Formats: sequence, C-alpha cells, structure tokens
Amino acid sequence: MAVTIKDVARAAGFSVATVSRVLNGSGPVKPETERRVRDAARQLRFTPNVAARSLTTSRTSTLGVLLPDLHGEFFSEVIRGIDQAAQEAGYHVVVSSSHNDHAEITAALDAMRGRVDGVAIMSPTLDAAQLRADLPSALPVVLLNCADARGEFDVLGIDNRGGAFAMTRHLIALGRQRIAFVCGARGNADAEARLSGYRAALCDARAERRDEWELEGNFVQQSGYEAAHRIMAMSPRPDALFCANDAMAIGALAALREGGLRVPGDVAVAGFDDIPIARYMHPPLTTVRVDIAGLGASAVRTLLHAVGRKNAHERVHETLPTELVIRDSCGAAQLRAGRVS
Amino acid sequence: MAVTIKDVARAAGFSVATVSRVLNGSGPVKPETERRVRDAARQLRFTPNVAARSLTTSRTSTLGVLLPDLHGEFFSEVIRGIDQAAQEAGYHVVVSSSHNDHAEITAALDAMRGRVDGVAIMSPTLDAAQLRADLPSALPVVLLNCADARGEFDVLGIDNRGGAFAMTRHLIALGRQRIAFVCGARGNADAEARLSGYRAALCDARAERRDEWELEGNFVQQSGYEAAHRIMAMSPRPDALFCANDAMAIGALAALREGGLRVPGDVAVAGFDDIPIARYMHPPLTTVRVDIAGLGASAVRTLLHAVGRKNAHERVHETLPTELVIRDSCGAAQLRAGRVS
DNA sequence: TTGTAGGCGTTATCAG
DNA sequence: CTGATAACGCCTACAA
Repeated sequence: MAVTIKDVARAAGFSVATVSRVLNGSGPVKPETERRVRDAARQLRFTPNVAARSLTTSRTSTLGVLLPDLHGEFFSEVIRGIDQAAQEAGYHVVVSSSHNDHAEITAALDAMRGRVDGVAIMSPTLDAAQLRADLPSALPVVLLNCADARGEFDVLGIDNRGGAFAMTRHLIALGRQRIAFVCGARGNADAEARLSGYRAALCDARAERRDEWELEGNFVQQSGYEAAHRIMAMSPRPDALFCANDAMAIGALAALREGGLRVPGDVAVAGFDDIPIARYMHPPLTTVRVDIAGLGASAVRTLLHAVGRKNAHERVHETLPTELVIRDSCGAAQLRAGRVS
Repeated sequence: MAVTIKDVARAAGFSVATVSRVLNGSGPVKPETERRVRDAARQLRFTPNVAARSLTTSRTSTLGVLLPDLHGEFFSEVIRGIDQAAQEAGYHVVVSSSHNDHAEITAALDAMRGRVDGVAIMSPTLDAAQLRADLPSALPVVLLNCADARGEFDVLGIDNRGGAFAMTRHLIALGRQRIAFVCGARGNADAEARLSGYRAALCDARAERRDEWELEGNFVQQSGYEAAHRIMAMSPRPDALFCANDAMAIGALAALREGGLRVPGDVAVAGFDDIPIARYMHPPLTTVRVDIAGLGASAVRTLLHAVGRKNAHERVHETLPTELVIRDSCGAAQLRAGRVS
C-alpha cells in the first residue's frame, strides 16, 4: 500500500500527531523535530490520503462547475479562467456540463455533494428561488449569468444590457435606420438582457422599432445564418443586423455574402463577446468585448471567500463591464474616412 | 450534520451492514428488508459520504484530465466528449490545464493522487518514457495525441499523417504546383505528424518541395496570418497554403484578402480539424475533419477499462480516422463546375 | 438473511 | 512541546 502518516511517524521517531502538526503547520513543534519529520516525509515520498483528510476536515480542496452546454469558445474561456484561479489557490476543479434544466442541475449538484467545497453554476435559464429550496446543505454557490436572485446567492454577470445598449447606439450614430436584432436562446438571461439593451437604445434615440426586426436565434452560427436570410426578404430591408453573439454574427456574414449583399455597405453586422476569431472575419467583426475568463476567475474568488466564511456573508452581486470593439463590419471605418476627406 | 448510514439503519430498524448491502447491491437481502431500507434512505435523503466510501474502497469515481492549454474550440470539444462519456458511466471529471512541460505535468499528477481513478493526459510534447518513471503508483493513464510510447501506456491519437497526406494529395490532384505548409507548434506531436503527411504526399506524387514552403506556426490564428503574408512575398508565389489547423487557416484567409489575392483563384487554402466555424468562412474552408469529442469519449472508455483491470491489461493503441471535407477554399467546387460545363 | 466489529488514514482533543 | 486516542462514515469479513 501507499505510505501513510504512520510510516512517517515511525521513520522520524515521533507520533502521528506530531507529524500531522508539522505537515499542517498546526500547533507548536521544536525546530529539530520539524526537520526530522520533514526529512522522513520527503524520503518516503509521503502524500496525505485525501479521502482520509477530507473525512475528518470535511473539506475537499475542490470546486465544482456546472455548465449548460459546452459548445464554442465561450465555455472554454470560462473554464480556463476558473481553472487558472483555482490552481493558484491550490484548488481542484470538477466540471459537469449539459445541464439545461432545473432537474439536471439539482441532480448534478446532488452528485457533487461531498466532493466539492463550493459550486459555480452557469445556467442562464435557472430559477434561483427554486434552487435554494433543494440545495444540499449550506454549500457555497455562485451563480454566473443568471437572472435576478439577488440576496439568495452570490451572483456574477456580464453587463449585457449596457453592452447591447452601447452597440445599438453606435449603429444609430452611424446613421443606420432599420436595425434588426438576432436574439439569443429563449429564456436565456444573457439573451434577454441583450435584447433589452437593444430595445432601450432604440427607444432612447426615438429610432424605429419593429417586432419583425427581432429575429429568433439560439447562439449558434446556423441561427444567425437563417436570420440573415430572413431579413434579406424584408422590405424595406434592415440596414443593420446586431446579433446577440459572435457565432450568430459569423453565420449572418456568410448568409449575406451568399445573398450578394455587401457588409457594411448594404447591411452593417455586429456581434457580442469578441471571441478571438472575430477580428479575422471578412469584414473584421465589430462586437462587444467581454472578459469571459475574468468572469471565471471572479467566480473562483467569490467561492473561496464564501468557503472561508462558511457561506455566511453578505451576498456579492457583481457585473463585469463590457467594451465596444469597433472594426469594419459596421462601417465605422468608412464613416471616419468620409469625415476626413 | 448530514444524515449518515447509521441514521438510515436506525430509521429502518436494521444494522448499518444491512443498509450498506441494500444500497450497494452486495450480499443477499430479503425483499421486505430492501423495501424498508430504501424507503428510509429516501425519506432521509441519504447520500453516502464520498470521502468515507473512498477511504474504504480506495476508489473515487472520478477521472482526471490534464491539458496543455485551454485555447480555442479544440479543447472544449475534447472536454465535452470526456465529460459526456464520464457522466454516462457515473464518473466525475476533474480538469487541470496549462501543463506544457514535464515538470508541470508530474506536479499536477501528484496533486491528483488519490483524487482520481485514472488520468487522461494530452500533451503533444510529452516524453512518455520519462513519465512512467515518476508516476504515482499504478494509476491508469491514457495518453492523448502523444508521440510514441507504445507499450508503456494506453495511447489514443488522431490519424494526423493520413489526413495531411490525403489533403496534400487532393491539392495536387487539383493541379496545384507549389503547395506551402504552415506548421503547428514546434515539438508538438500532432504538428509533426501532419507535416510528415504533407511531405510524404509531395514525395509520393513527385511534386516539388522546398524548405521555404514549410512555414513556422503555432496553431493560433495570428501565426497563420503571418505565414500567409510571408508566402505573398515569395516568387514564384505558392499557389496553395495548407495550414496545420483551422485557426491558422482562418488567419491566412484574412491575410490573403488584405493582400488582394483571391482564394482559391490565386491561392488555395486548407485547414485541419473542421471546427464548427470552418464552413462559415469566406470561402468556406476545405479541411480535414477530426472527431475531437470522440477522442475524449474514447479516452474515458479506455480509462474505465484500465480501472476495472487495475491497469494490468494489454495496452491500447488506437488511431482515430480523419476525413477530407471539401468546401470552396481549394477550388474543388470550381473544378467540378468546369468539368460539368 | 442479518448483525458485530475492525479498519481505512487523518485530524483534533486531551492529557502529560 | 509531544503522545495517546477518539472521532469521521463507510465497507466487509466473520459470526450468528
């Protein structure tokens, strides 16, 4: 079997209690004792048994992450941020994805019980109030990109509304008159906040708004592709298409090209997220930048805080800022050139 | 505290041994007993303490995944495949990324000791022989996309060489005479196998090959972008650019467009991986499809097999096939049209 | 078919 | 400062 604390104790000539104290820095020990214990531990390549430790301390040094789906760069970025922050804090990360409804989430949460010290849940369709009910014990939880639920949980999110508002205002400033919007998945909090920002900006500027200009979408390329085909059939045709994420904007670009329309000449196109590939599109995609990895890192920090406080603390409610990234797909470059000449 | 097996035993009116037998399906139990125990367990919402269970069984029901870096869709796809397969088998997944050299990998492996029943390691730069030396115990390990090491570990990989060979042959068949290649990261096994397939196909067809046509790259868009700029300055200019992955091909498309060259008219472009976005490029990208999620799923199956066998089994060495995906960036569509007319 | 009891490897609480 | 020893919650011979 593996080497245990007993073996170290025997080798060092002390009791297991002393070895434990040395290795955990708990309690006082004579320097000489410490040296001998450490030497023995090193020579035997002792690694504490995590299960045993976890059994007595009821801590696991691992955090859980629940994700809705694992498609595209968005989620890999979140995980990257989480993983990095966790690693720095000496924590492990167990991920579990494809949880799209309440039942799947509670099931996954149940399965994680005892394995993690806290959980980050990303579920833009989640009903938070319901969640609190059947949550295993006082497990620290941080919600990512969820609707409301302030007070119940720590909640981290993106300034979706502000970003969408800014982008829409930008399009209006560029002289676009008929701005269409491709929505994200129905019932998704991110999606709805972006839609709301779009509407607010139109309203704010007294720009025209039509129901038919709010097209269905679900965050994947294909839905942007289809939405673009639909606006091409409209008359008058929208002169701008703001997509609720970059993936759909990329799909839209392809469709408009096929339809023989020029971007941004005939139709301006904008996205949301600023995934790395956005700048390489043709034309380079104007979009709203979001620090996705930063969101993940914040989630870890928030969780670790809650773990320390045993989850009895003031709830955190943080919204990460977004930033307009002006490239060529909306004609800002052309506009600027026009002004100069 | 949480409810333990003792509470269930008391509530059901049996001993903990009987409860354990019922809940684990070990040993015989009277149907009536089983019913009462299950009822009690359900009513108390009993969930076994994983630490305690793990302490006695020395199994954790979780698998580890070590990844080099977490950029782009490639890794999110791998994780997706792993997560799904693991979930189906009732296993959890702990991920750890950013391990690029041997030291980081062994450190991460050490940290996972006792937390996982097996580990999948993706490290195209790994020296497998060295790894075996300082591996904690008989931990089942499966290597993904690593060089050699047959016999030492279970190894899963992609048919990089075959895919690159087929693509290069395709370009030659299309009449391309000067085919350049953008390499992947140096020292990366995938990258080198793809390069070797490219070379072999040129050689096989007695096509021209030049050192300057093998350009440096590192799998990210920017390096493809730069490589394309370099070939534009060559004379004679290559009439095809095969990139070791799609991300670089996308960067190359952007650069060629900026340079005023037509694709595929002036230069054919091809990628590798077939990430979802490839088909939405302009022109849609011809590439080599790889079932990345399938690779992850296979890794899980392989690991679970090894876990069952306590790692004493014939080593698996599997290579996943690739498939040519012909779109427009290489002119095959035009060629076909030409034939028809 | 069921119960008793020992042990898994640590940590933590006491005495010394 | 150090050493016994009792938990922690579960599984599994071994007995009954």
